[in-house]
Amino acid sequence: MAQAIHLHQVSPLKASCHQCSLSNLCLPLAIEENDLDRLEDIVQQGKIYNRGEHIFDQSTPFKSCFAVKSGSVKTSIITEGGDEQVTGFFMPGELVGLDSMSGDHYACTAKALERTSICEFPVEKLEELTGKLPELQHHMYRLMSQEIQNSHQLAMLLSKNTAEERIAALLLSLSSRFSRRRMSATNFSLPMARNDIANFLGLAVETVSRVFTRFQNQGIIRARGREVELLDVEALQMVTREFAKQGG
Amino acid sequence: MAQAIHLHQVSPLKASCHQCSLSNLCLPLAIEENDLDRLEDIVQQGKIYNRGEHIFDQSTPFKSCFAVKSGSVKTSIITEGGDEQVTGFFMPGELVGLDSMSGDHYACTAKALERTSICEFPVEKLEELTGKLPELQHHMYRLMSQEIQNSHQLAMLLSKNTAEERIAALLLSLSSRFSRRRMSATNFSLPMARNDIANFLGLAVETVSRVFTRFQNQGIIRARGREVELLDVEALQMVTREFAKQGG
DNA sequence: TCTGTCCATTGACTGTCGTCAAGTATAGCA
DNA sequence: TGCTATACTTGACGACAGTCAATGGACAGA
Repeated sequence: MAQAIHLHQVSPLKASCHQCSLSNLCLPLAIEENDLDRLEDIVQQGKIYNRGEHIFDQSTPFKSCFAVKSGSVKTSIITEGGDEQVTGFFMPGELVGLDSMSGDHYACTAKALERTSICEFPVEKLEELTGKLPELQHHMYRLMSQEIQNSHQLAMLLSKNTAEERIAALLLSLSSRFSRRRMSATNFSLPMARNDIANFLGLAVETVSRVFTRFQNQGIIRARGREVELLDVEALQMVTREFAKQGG
Repeated sequence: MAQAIHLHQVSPLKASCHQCSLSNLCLPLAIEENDLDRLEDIVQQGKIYNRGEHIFDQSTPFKSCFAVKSGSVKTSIITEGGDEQVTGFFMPGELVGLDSMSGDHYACTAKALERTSICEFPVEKLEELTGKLPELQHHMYRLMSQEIQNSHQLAMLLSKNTAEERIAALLLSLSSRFSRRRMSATNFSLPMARNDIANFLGLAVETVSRVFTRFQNQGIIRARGREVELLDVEALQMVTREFAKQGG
């Protein structure tokens, strides 16, 4: 479902954040026209990555943060033992790499899940700019803080919720992120494999599969491969809160 | 084990970050003498909270971030269902509230686990200051990024590791945080109850208890109540990597 | 010293989910 | 079109940790 992208050349492309349909999601939020120009000066816009290509690699020198323009990205950490832990999925309008700003090297690996267009923000210049633009600085703080919250949410999901609850929560999260982009909230195609879902949610692939079919049998969703249709969103929301209702 | 604190009055107390033994852990890191003064201007220093007192409450208006000076703090989220999810423990030199910078309200509740001294940083002033001091801004980014990484680490622990591995990891984390403050790395007293540990690690209290005694029987630790002695740090490290060794 | 409360420990049993194993779709490619 | 590799699904079984329940200690107040 990766939308075809305008150009295959990078350098002269200054398509600008002004025109970008995501400018309200991504960095530029709450920035003056003038300031937007200055942001554009430092951004490398719309580089294309094919499915499976790495945007950056864990333990390589940290240089930039990246905004997803179209397509989708998976971030993961490789442990000493060699296994992967998926730490997040990033959709258009979302910023990748904020977890790497505390060191000299990237804290994770980012990989395109499909044909993906990416804008690059060199941190050195970005920090310089946020020092001059309080609005932008504030926005950066918000984004990073949001990332912390998301991660706490995830930790909570992992520590307290059943397989069904985790998967329901992920489906709803994806749904709302699709609808923010004015795409269907009930009819979409998962950018990631079952394996990635399982890894992200701390489950075995088999469990993910089983839950999908269980949901399907209950008439809550319809899933064929990566194509998903949410038939009963309320039921899904019920699932995520099931345990809460009992406890309260 | 909260160290007794200097004064019980707050306002005229300008003991200063210069004198603070934690200045290398907390915000001031990498700041010029001059700039430190400016930071001090905005900080409310060393307010005391007793055991169980709230530093801030979830859903109340967000105003400040807080640095722990002595003692310790627990942050937690209360879900709609009414149950608690512990999101972190904060020791001296660590900054609390970074996850709340993305909204108008605190994203969690922070509670003193013992008699605790806290420095308050009003965000409005803090943001103003970081706009002027690139070093400080950079440091803020680092802290927030580190918080994201920590949270990812936690998510990983919760999703992939056994009860023993989780608890070993927590003990080692506490150990290293104690030793950073030049306290014993092998002999300390847990600031939090078993319940909090269980909640934080996504386990039942009973499981935590069982693992503690198992470790004790194996001669890895010695624990009586909250007093803990790490007898065999290497063994603990082995435990945390056990699964990695098998996988790789 | 006694009593009540809170916290920690221990035991028995159950359930969810992981593992192992096999089988079936789907995608990429010659 | 067929081939192969990868992704996904389904089933059987076992283990780890949760739940329920009871006991044991620590501490505060009378």
